[in-house]
Amino acid sequence: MSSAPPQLRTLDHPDSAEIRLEDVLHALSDPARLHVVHYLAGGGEASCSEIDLAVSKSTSTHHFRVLREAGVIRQVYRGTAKMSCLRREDLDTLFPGLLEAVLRAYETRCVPRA
Amino acid sequence: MSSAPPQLRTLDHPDSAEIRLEDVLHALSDPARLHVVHYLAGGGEASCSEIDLAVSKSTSTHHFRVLREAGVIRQVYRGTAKMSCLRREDLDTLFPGLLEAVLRAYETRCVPRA
DNA sequence: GCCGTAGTACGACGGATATCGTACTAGCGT
DNA sequence: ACGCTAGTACGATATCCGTCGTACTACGGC
Repeated sequence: MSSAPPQLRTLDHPDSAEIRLEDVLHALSDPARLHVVHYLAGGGEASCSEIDLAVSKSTSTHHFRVLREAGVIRQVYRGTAKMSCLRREDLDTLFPGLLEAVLRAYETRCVPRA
Repeated sequence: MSSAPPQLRTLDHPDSAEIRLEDVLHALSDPARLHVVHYLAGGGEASCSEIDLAVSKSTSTHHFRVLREAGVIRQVYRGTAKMSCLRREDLDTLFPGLLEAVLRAYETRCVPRA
């Protein structure tokens, strides 16, 4: 039997009003995390393992947590996977143009022409 | 006597092409440095001591160096003072809209209504 | 020449960060 | 029930970062 709990494993997300500019900038100041954000900007949602970071699983978990705790991404469990997506609306409301500028800069200067 | 050297004390600035997005984002991810950048965005030029960071002189020097080495500001010696200014054109060329978005976000959310 | 002011250099120190490996838990499929 | 896959937790470690104080250098004025 089971009481069908809707959210077994819950994840801490900062409220929109708690998101701080410095934290977001810090979260974005790492190549691996920029890569994740850029990836998520393309599709809507992705599992952690689908994004290749060339680091160990624990390190990957760490980077996703930094992004989540800074308020950059939102994560939910779906089956055995943990899906991540950008908090685009929240970020655009709080810091208009910031995400777009970072993404554009990243594409222009960090992706060496695919 | 003196051979009148044009630049006694020289300061290392990254070339425009060497400025990296991660470094800029990291440089901007500290409240004290954001404060400096915001201050410099107002006037054109300022000496280090004119911007009150509420930290010791050495710490202040450190923050200015981080900003300079990331390519965010340019510094020159003028007499006993060291003047700093934003590398606005370089940044706008490399990362269009980024500085503006950060400054706007800072004013909106980090300056508690002066 | 001497002093004051502006900033640097250096070393220390505590706290955060990036990284890893290993051992663990949660769901899914068979 | 069993095992596979996805991700977590935890501890270790090395490095970086923000901060400070003290001792130093550079320039300008008296």
